[in-house]
Amino acid sequence: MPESKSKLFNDQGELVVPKAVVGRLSLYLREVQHLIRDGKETTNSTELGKLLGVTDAQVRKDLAYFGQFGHPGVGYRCQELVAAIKSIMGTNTIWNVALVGIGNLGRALLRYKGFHEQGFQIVAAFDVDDNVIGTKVEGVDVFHIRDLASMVTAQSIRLVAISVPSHAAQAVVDQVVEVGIEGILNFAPVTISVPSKVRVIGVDLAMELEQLAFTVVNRDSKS
Amino acid sequence: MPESKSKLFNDQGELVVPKAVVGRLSLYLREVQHLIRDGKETTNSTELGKLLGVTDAQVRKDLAYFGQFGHPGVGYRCQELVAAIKSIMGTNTIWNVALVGIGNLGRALLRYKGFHEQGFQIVAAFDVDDNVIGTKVEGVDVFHIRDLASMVTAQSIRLVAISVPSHAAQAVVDQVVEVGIEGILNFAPVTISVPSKVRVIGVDLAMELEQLAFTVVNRDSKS
DNA sequence: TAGATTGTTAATCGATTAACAATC
DNA sequence: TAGATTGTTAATCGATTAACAATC
Repeated sequence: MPESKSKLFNDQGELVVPKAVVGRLSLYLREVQHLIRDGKETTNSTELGKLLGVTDAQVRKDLAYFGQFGHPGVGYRCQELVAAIKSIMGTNTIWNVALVGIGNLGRALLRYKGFHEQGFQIVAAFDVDDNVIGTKVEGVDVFHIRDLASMVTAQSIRLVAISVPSHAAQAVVDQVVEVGIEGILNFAPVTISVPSKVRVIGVDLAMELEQLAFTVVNRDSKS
Repeated sequence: MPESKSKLFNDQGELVVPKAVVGRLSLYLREVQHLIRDGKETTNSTELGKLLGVTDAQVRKDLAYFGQFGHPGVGYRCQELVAAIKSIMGTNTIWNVALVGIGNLGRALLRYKGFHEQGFQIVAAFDVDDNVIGTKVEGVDVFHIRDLASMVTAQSIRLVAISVPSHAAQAVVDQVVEVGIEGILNFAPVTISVPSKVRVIGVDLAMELEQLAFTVVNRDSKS
């Protein structure tokens, strides 16, 4: 867990980490994991900055938000840094995740190996289609969504990925919120409403292509 | 196309649009399209701001970067606004897209309806596996990647989505760059290198879950 | 030690917000 | 007209960078 560095907290005792820093933290983690795979023992802010396309100062500042795990004159020890970032992000332990919506995308997510490598395990899948309920997809049982509550409790599920059609998204969201889910990864291309205690990250694939089209059309705009 | 508003260009004649604005532009587009579906004729900065969770001032400022398409006392006419944003983003015409990598995710992308709705058409798919080459997936022909160049030319393909295994990503990227592709949507969880003229957007699904885990663990941090 | 590199401060830069005259 | 809402300016806020003393 993040150490109690005084600078991390504001007057109300709330953790204050700029959103942009959190985004880069995942990128640092990914790069350092690759460096380890390539046999590197240590790295430094200059190297990481080059890999990510940010300044060395920014790398140091970002990491220093969470404590001091660099070594002056040496840099950052890769294993140490990975452990520190995972601990900060909460991925030093495994998260059980539920998936709602066994369509094209849902199946692809069930088969996707990348989640497990980063500490996420899809342990139950839900749908409303009788043709898939009761089957297993990639070793994961598919339940009727009415069984959500019991599975969430039984498996200590805190996160849900939602890959249902847009028109069904809000209703599903309401149900997962009802059973106490804390975070939602929403693949439906709609804005969803949740109580403020619940966290949402939206991934809209068409929107990503749109962003790409914009940067291509306006070639010279700031990346 | 964006009008030649003087404020959009810097001393070197380059378009200057803050990255954050571009991201919100897609969100505005999505919301206004939903408002139209709900039968609304006009909207305004306050309404859009509430839908997106930003201030009304920000909505007006963002849109004003690209010209004046609001109507004082009235707001924004939905149809007009959609047309304007599409024109700015370059999605007022259809983009032909190629897909490389027909695995789990690749197949899901081929079947995904959301792309077409926003003006993107996957017109050719590529792989190196003889078992899929020559077949059709969701009506799209699968070719050997060696046929990339000819298809790109024949179909005027400017964008590519890459859903190959991480270890193959950079080699594929080099090939698509070689044939003149202008933008890459990279689903492989690795940083790729491209010449500066080529645009890249990376989508790392595990990283999205990681971000979600962080916000759940650090509940009180700035959203 | 000399060289390398961190963590942190102060200066810079950029993005957001508040306020309001202009407009319909 | 009166009321509503824009586009834009100036003020505020936050994030990035440069520089450097502290450290190994």
